[in-house]
Amino acid sequence: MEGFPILFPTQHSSPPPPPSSSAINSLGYLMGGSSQVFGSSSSSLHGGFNLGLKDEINLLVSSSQLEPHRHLLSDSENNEMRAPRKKEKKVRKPRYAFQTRSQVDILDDGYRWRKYGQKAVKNNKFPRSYYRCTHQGCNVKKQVQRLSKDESIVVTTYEGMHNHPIEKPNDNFEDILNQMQIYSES
DNA sequence: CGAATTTGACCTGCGC
DNA sequence: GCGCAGGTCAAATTCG
Repeated sequence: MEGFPILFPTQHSSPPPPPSSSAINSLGYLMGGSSQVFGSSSSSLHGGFNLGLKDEINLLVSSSQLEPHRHLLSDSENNEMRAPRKKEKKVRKPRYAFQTRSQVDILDDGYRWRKYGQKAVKNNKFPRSYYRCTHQGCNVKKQVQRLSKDESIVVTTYEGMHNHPIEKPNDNFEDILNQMQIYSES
């Protein structure tokens, strides 16, 4: 695998996984309040995106999913070992990647994120940052990575869905657009 | 002083 | 089996 394994949602063989309609509701907020811009992606993804911004943003659905690992089951067992004690079934959550052109890495999507890691990525001179939603019980994660090929492009990958409202008031959308220029692919 | 970030260690999956 | 790459943890540090 090289670079970022994001694929376009053109899955012809396997049925598209039901994208939780709120997985990226944060972006829905970004899209100017049209809630179902990506939400209904289950269907709209296939035949082309129905973006509220006239397909100025590339929504990339990654079919390469990730493994659940051991999910921090350090509650009861005193074992500080991080060994996977249980054979949790492999529930792979789909990830949703967004490519945007932005000067800043951190796009304010209205949620509160806590950074929990940063790693250098192969074939990329920029590190990848890992964030987790700080809301209790909300297990949404996201990765932010800048392309070394075009350092003006930031790829944000969301994983999971928020189960709580946005913590910040719905500011003006244009303010955000000032920060990020939508990357329009040719 | 509490919350968020930094950063190196650690873990796991995968390819060779 | 080994090494690499990606992902996460957690102690230390910084920030508001």
